[in-house]
Amino acid sequence: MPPPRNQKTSKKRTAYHHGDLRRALVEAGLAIVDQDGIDALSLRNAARKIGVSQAAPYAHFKNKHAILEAIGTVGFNMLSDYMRRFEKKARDLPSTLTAYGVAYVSFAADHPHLFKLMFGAELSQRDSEEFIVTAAKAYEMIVDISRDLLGEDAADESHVSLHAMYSWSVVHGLANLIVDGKLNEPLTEAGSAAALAEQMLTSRPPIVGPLKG
Amino acid sequence: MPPPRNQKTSKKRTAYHHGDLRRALVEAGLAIVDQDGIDALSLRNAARKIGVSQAAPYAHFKNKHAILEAIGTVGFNMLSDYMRRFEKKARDLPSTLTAYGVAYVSFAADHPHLFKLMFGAELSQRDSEEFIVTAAKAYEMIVDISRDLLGEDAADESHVSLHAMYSWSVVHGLANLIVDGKLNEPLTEAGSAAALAEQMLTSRPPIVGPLKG
DNA sequence: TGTACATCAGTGAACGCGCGTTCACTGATGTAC
DNA sequence: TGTACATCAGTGAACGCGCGTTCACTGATGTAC
Repeated sequence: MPPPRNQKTSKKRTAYHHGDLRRALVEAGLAIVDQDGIDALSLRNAARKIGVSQAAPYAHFKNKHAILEAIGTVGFNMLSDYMRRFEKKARDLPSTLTAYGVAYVSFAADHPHLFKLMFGAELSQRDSEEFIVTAAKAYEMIVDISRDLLGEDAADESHVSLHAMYSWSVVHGLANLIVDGKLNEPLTEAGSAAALAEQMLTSRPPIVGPLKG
Repeated sequence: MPPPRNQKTSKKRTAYHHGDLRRALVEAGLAIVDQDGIDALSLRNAARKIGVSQAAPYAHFKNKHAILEAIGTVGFNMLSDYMRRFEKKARDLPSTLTAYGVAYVSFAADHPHLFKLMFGAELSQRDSEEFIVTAAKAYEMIVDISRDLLGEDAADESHVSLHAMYSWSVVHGLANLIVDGKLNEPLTEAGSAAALAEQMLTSRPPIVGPLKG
């Protein structure tokens, strides 16, 4: 991303040439999504929010999907930040995985609509490379810690994958249930999403057994 | 639900008085959601699908939200059916929990859009009692099995809740990841959502540890 | 059994809405000379 | 340093769209007598 063009000459936008319209649109769009949800976002009201004409966004985004990608990318960077921040509360490998999970759930609780955009069906593996790479980073943190945690078992890469997928599923499930308002009571009891997440993650995992046939 | 009015006299609808329009609308709506997603559903195209005027649905549904509730209720009944069906593959308590999980994930994979409607933010605890009760039934199956599984520990109800929430989170997370297309490769490798779910559920759970203060 | 009538489930037109996107345009900017 | 000019980032009007919902209406149905 090159530095904004006319920012050196003027902070305020002139009648024409905002100077950093793309970034401003992404910020406005993210704010709209964060506050009112994905459906509330239109290129028109993002433009309106900045005080620019409804057609202006098309100088920077091919279509509506393009701004969703950009917003999602910012979201994944925020998620990675959460994980790195919570990592500091950990003292060893097992608590680091817990920290990542708590971070993940906290992020979702703090930014429910953004979270849904990031993981929803609007954005996918067929999107821009920047988006895919950014999204992959957070997951790789979980994979890496899984590898370290498994010790000798990590020799079998499929063990690593399964462990990472399991870890991801737990926190992703909890995050979604919270975000969709299915756990309001437990949330109140626990006091915060972070507290509930830590409580659950460090509790006894499901007692399961293999099926027959 | 009373039996349809004129179904005894005529199977085909006459110009007026469909006879069972409410049910027909819910079926049509469910089909639209299932095939093309929630956003594809409008009262207008559900009516169109049946060959009835665009205003006709308003004789049976107060507004669009009401038909979403009705569709969601059907969805939860389908989910409970899946769980009861898969239960037959189990031989003991631990494998019953696995069976429920596999059923849950299979249902989501078979009906991704419907699944998202059921658990999305469109429907909530503030909806009709029929919806809430139906939705609760599936979750209660998980709670009950958790209670049985925990044996003596089940004396502490909070252990039961945590175990059930954990179980639900795992399968809900996996289901969402599949539904949103984030696990296409693992899915292909495993062969089916059911296989992947069983594999993951019976693998080693995340190795976590408590955080420091 | 026949009929008058209330009720109910439909019709079709209309409303206002906000959206994504395109178009011809214009004003500002930066650069080559 | 001054100027001509290409380029670029905006403008504002317009398009067509499908939607939720309301309205006055009408045709079918079931029932009281």
